[in-house]
Amino acid sequence: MPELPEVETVRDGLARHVLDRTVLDVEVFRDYSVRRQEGGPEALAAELVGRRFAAVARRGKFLWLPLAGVTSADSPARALMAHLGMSGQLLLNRPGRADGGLRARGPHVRVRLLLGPEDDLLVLDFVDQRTFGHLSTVVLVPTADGHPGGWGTGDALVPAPAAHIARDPLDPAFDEDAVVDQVRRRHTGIKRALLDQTLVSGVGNIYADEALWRARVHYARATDTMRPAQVREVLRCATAVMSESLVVGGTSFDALYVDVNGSSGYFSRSLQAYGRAGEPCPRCGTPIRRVAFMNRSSYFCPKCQRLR
DNA sequence: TTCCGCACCTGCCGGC
DNA sequence: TGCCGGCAGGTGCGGA
Repeated sequence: MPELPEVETVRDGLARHVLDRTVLDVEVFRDYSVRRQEGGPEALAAELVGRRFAAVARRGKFLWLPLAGVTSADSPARALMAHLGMSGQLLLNRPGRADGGLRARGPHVRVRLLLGPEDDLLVLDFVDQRTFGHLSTVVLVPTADGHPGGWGTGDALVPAPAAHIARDPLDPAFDEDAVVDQVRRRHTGIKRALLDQTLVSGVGNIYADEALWRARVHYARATDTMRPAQVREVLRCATAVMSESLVVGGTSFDALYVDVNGSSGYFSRSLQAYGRAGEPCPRCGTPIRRVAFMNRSSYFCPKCQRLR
């Protein structure tokens, strides 16, 4: 499932291949995948064709590609924004390649962009089996703190639909003290707080469980009973687990998550708790438990992560 | 204002 | 063999 390391892997891959390329054509095969596009699929194509990608940026799990061009008060900066949702992929192919060229199209390709120049064509496919992801063009607005909007951009701009998303722990402008304070002021469980993208972004179900296992904190521990040092430790464990995952290209359980070249990450081999129900805790040997939580699953060690 | 539950969506898998 | 329900889970919205 695409969480921060997976999205950053995709962002990095896109930055290597699509910068300064011009959009020659846009095909939308599934309208639902552009449901947030004002004006629908036709508006998406109309806005993108002929435009050039000036950067590839990310905040949390939101990706955006600012469109090059002169901006003004009447014509603010805009970008192509993508969210991968549960199963989204952005795959690059050369036209004519047997496994994904212009003629061959997989069953889950929802949107296809043809990128120039004419003598070096590139196909960018938005593939999304479960269709929780989406693409749309958006207006860029100034960041609240005046710092760059996210990774991959020096501009203090962020997509309007992602302006409420907090910075992630790997962001140079991430304010750990402020987040610790905000978390402790909430009256909720620590895992809910970790998954709240308006508090800290980029953390999904997998890395939340892994961070809490490392920090030896129960997923339901009340945030307003935690000491600052405990919250700080959870955040640092989240940072560490995501940093380690980023090095190996993210977590992958199956073909649902791949980078822009279609390669899977290897971090799933390093998971200590997530998806290991019944297996011995690597620390104490107690069987890992799985419980239903927030319409999903939580994995934890009942001995190392006691609810006090 | 804050918190929580649920719908959205598709494909896989196990049980019957 | 085919049908059905459960499960996977990020985000946004409505209700409490």
